[in-house]
Amino acid sequence: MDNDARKSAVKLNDRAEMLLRALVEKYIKEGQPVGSRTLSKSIELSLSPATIRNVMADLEDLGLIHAPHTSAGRIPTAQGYRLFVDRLLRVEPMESRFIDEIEQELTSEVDPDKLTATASDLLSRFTHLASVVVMPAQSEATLHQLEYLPLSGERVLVILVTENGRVQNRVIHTDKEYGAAELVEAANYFNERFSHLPLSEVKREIMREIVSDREEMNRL
DNA sequence: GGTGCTTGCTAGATTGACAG
DNA sequence: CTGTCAATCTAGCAAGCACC
Repeated sequence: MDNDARKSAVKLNDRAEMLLRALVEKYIKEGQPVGSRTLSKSIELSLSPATIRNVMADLEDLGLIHAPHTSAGRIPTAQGYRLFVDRLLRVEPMESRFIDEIEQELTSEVDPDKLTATASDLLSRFTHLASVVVMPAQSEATLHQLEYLPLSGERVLVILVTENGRVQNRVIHTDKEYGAAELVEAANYFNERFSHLPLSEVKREIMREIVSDREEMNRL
């Protein structure tokens, strides 16, 4: 069982679950630590603040909430949010017309940048909230091709293309001026060695080669 | 005189501890 | 489980001070 699953399997009685749900919902709504007195006024069960504090202490022991400072209320931890989403959140099924619309708009877009913008727009439209959509981290992407283009002076434009279609440009400063032929040769070597490898692995391989070359030079 | 910063005071909210 | 109490913290406000 992984860590999240273990945390999500925490045993809570009905009252503790109800208090945790009320606290998370209150915190999401107001963005401020929630105290026992506030909770006692807002939830349907007539519990005194002292009783709520005892339950909150238990929830804190379980790592589901914590107090940012001594006299503040409590706020949910990442584990508290996880449990809230897995077990306490009531989600209405999405209407089929919305599902159709999402499928239609997302499957018709192939440009990664436009796809991101479309996904963000759809999410914002359906939830009536601000939304942020991000692409997977580049270290998880796979290298398709690398190109070097000589610029004026000792500068080179590096164009990196990943297999998911993302293109990144960087200008690097070199210690001397390189000709176009040298750069093509370098790019060919790089693509031959590292094409179709994850960027994180490319980085690891390069670092390993640098260390290996340094040791070889020292030995010589 | 106007503005911005610091300091001190007060009210309100929260906590843990304890007695019933 | 509840009510109470002392301690603690934050926010808001006013006063004092320095600077322009």
